[in-house]
Amino acid sequence: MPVKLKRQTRIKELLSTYIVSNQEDLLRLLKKEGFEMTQATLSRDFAELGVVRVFTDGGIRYILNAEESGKQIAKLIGFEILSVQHNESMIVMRTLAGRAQGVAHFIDRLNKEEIIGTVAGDDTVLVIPNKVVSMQIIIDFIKKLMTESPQHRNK
Amino acid sequence: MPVKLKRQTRIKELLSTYIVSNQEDLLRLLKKEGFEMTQATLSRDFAELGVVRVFTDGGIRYILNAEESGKQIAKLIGFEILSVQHNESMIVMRTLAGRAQGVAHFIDRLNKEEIIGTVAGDDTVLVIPNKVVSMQIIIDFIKKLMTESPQHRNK
DNA sequence: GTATAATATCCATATATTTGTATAAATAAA
DNA sequence: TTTATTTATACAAATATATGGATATTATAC
Repeated sequence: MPVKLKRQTRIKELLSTYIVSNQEDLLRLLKKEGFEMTQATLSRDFAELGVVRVFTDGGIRYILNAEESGKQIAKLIGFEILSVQHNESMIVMRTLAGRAQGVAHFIDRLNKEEIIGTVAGDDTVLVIPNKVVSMQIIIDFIKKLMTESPQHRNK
Repeated sequence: MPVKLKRQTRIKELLSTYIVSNQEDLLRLLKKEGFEMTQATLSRDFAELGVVRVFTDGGIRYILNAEESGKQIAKLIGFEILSVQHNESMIVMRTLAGRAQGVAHFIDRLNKEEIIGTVAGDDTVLVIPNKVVSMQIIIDFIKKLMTESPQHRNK
């Protein structure tokens, strides 16, 4: 159990439970819980987790940004995709057993205009492009999902 | 793009496309594609990916084992869970925005006897235990998902 | 069983990641 | 603005991971 993962898991929990408006406060909390770390590390954790500063009526608040952390999920989802093939009219992805629904749901949520729908079985997902020329765009995107590296600072 | 990830991605693809009955054959294929590696590395990759040897009517074949790689997915799913809370009768998980359905689906597929059902919104999943005493078992399990480390050799 | 082939692992090394310190850069307050 | 506060980053050290060579272990064939 890498300490980094435990720490980041706890950070996500704390952010979803408490109102955090600066790194020092959260740092104090984490230290009190036994995490040995500095502000520099917390800053890096925020970047990796996709934590953003938002201005609410109650002042500044740090929250997990869906779009940012979505990038991370994308990489995780890619792990579940085994192959992509296609014919003249549609794309077929093979996934780990039982994961087609989960992968398809993720794809659906992207609301990509090139994709008009998906159908998922147990380990197979059909992806229907809006037009033939969109096919390559979609395939490139999926291949990227498959090979993108996890936990990677976006500078 | 860590070479390891690219390589393992390609291994998954190849295994789902071709019949592979020994490591040397696959090794040759991978080397031909430009991966610089040895059998030792391939052996370790198989272990990490959850690749297993099965006896088919056509002889031995290496395939991705759903149960084994399921352990990996579990760790990936854990990333999407932000917190777990409960009252007297049910458990509530918060997830990253838009990921509740995906997480719930994963939980459903586990067919745990302690869980009689889940209901998911956008970022919230209700988990209904079969009895009150199951609650702690379920919570412990979910917490484990949340902190379990990714990519970790199971010796 | 024994021989052969295939795979896993020990050890050493190369490579990459994580982190703290110090400080620069950015943001908010005055 | 100018100052104070907060956050991000360059650099270096520590830590962890990945990998090849050699070989032990395991599985298959005989």
